[in-house]
Amino acid sequence: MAKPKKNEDVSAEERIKEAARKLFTEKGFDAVKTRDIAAEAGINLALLNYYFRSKQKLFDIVMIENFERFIKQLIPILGNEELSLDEILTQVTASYIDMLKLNPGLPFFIMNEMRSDSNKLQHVREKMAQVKARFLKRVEDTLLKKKISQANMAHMMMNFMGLIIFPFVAQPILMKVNNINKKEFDSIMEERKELVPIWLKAIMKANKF
Amino acid sequence: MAKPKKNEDVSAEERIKEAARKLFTEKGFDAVKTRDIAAEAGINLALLNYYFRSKQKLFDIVMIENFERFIKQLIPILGNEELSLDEILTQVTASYIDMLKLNPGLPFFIMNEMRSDSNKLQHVREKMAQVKARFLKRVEDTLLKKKISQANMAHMMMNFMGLIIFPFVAQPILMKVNNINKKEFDSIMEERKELVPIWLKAIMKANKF
DNA sequence: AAGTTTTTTAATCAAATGATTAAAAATATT
DNA sequence: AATATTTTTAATCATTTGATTAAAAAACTT
Repeated sequence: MAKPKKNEDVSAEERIKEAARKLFTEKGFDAVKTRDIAAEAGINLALLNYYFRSKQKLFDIVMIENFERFIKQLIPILGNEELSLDEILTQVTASYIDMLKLNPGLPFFIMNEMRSDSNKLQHVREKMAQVKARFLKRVEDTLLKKKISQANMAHMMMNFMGLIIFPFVAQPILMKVNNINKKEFDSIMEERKELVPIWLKAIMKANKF
Repeated sequence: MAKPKKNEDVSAEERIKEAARKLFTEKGFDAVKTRDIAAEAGINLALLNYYFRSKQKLFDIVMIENFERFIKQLIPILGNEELSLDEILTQVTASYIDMLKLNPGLPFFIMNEMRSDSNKLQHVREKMAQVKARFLKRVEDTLLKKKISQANMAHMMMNFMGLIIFPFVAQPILMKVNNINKKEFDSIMEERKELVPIWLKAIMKANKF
């Protein structure tokens, strides 16, 4: 009965994971049905449970990978002691925007699952906490050395994320309101690679801190 | 069998709507079960369908009300021809932050439902178009006079929303990352009422447009 | 108070959904 | 080629879930 297994370019297991990543990222845990994932991956439903035991376990795996993608790339830049604040801003901004153009749904997905602080994330919490801890230490060390006070760290982080990540989170709304298509949106994001660092520096100069 | 109806301070219908608003805003359409809403409202499941016909219809009602809350307050400010750009920035920022402190889940909810591009949002689209028209007429006039091109409108809208709305969208993450509680978060948002308009002006001055 | 209408409930239905099972098909091993 | 192992499938189960129904309870009308 079974379909042939050879002459596939990607294994069934990998196809399931990618289908799950796509759908979970698009629609969130509850909105995605295991049958949707099976259909998207072009495999039988039972196969999903054969490889991953349960929907929850599959989600956990995708979630951890997504989260790692989200912050991993920042570590080498933030950890580089030799970069000036200017250079850090420029590099991190460009790197982030590049990644988000490839994974526009990622921040939303992460925030979504973070917000509904349910037990869905209980399993992945610890692993994420580890990655996060490392990440934060780097960020704070780096920025504190650059004479940005702890009290203003929160503001600067909000500004940084707001200017870079928010457009992707609100992409559907922004495209409609500004009457632009995906290509034009991406082009605007490309412009922001140069603009956001300039603006962030302007912000830092503009007020008390 | 029925429970007494009198000496309730709020009608069952209203309690259902408020329970639905709370849960939908927190968790999104698919994650919320009609039985959750019934339990939260303290009523029998059948009563939900008696009053609202279906989960979808109940959602639509809550959704429209939420969205109206989200944009309603902008109209009087944007419509006031006597305000300068500075004053508009200051007032809209303060007004928005006040509203978001009361409804921190609102922008996320709207973006979430906007993203899953279902037909749920037909009404919302129209409302959005109205605000856009008004917003553009008022702000574009002002900004065009200040030689801000149409092309840069998109950037400025992203900046404005990013600096004000994003912190609320990412609130759970930001609270964890910066190790602050709700009260401290709100206090930071209070600071931003004054800071964001300053920063937005700094941004406008900082680059080519 | 009797009768009428509105509100609320318990019980139930039908479809959707996550998961399991036993067996078929493909692949690997000898 | 015969046998064992891995991969895949169809069929099925048990819960969950949105919705309906018939009737009880409360409120209203006369």
